[in-house]
Amino acid sequence: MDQFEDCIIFQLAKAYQKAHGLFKKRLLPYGLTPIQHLILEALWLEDGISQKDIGMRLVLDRATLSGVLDRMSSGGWITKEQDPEDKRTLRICLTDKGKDLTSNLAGERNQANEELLSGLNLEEKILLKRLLKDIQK
Amino acid sequence: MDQFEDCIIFQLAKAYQKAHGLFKKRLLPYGLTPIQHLILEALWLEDGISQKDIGMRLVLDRATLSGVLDRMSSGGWITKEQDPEDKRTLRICLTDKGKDLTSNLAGERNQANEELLSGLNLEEKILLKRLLKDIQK
DNA sequence: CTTATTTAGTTAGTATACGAAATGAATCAC
DNA sequence: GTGATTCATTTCGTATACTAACTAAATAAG
Repeated sequence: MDQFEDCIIFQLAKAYQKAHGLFKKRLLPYGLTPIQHLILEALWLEDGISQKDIGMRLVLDRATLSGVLDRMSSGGWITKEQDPEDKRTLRICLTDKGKDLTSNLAGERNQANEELLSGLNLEEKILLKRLLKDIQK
Repeated sequence: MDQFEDCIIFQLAKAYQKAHGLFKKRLLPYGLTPIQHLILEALWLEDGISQKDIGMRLVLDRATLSGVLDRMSSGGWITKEQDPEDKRTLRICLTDKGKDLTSNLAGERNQANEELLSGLNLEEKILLKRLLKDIQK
């Protein structure tokens, strides 16, 4: 029946498609995309890190990140400040708007994960996480 | 250390990112993208199916598919033919160029999958496939 | 010191992805 | 049979994603 049943690449793509959609829908009321949320979370943990650091932590291409941060800056979530020590580097800082949502948004990602994994038991969740990480090596 | 260690959505995104990259690199010599390859494969199995059918089989948005098929048509892989029975429907047909690569490309997807899963044993591969499909339900 | 290289970030180009609105064709309701 | 609805596809707008080429700043080599 399904020609791509055994294609992990395809199944991975479609599982991601669903996960991304769930997360996206949940963030819609906040005016944030999934990636923008992840960037905010990284900044909540460590404000003022460089664009390159964000890219390394979230495994994002610098060209991709450049555009995303532009939109986040326009949206008033962050500011870009030149590092006085190294003028090539931009330090990304949260605005008040970016800081304020911490409490509201902190659980949204977890809830999206739980929604995605609602059909799996604890053992399966742990297993899936391990297998996904193994693949990335 | 890693803030998103336990976020399956993130791990899924990054596993997909890697899988897509591997597949993409492997297809580069043919001038095809991963999605274009999947569409060709669907047509090898059943030539002349409608755009809507392709969308359902590959779980692709109609707006996305419209653009992809345009590029594949420009690239000479397929033609779009109006269904005489229902003028709303486009039947997507392989060109000779699209048919010719069947033997060459048939194994590329499997090899990309094997490359992606090289660190997993057979049991783990089967498990991962099942978990990814469970998530999509 | 000056040239060469590396590094951080931007820009341009292309390819998914998807929501929403639009178009044209088919079909349903009555 | 005509008006309303549904259906297949396109178009527009926006947001990742990545390659390659570019700029400007820092650093290494001589």
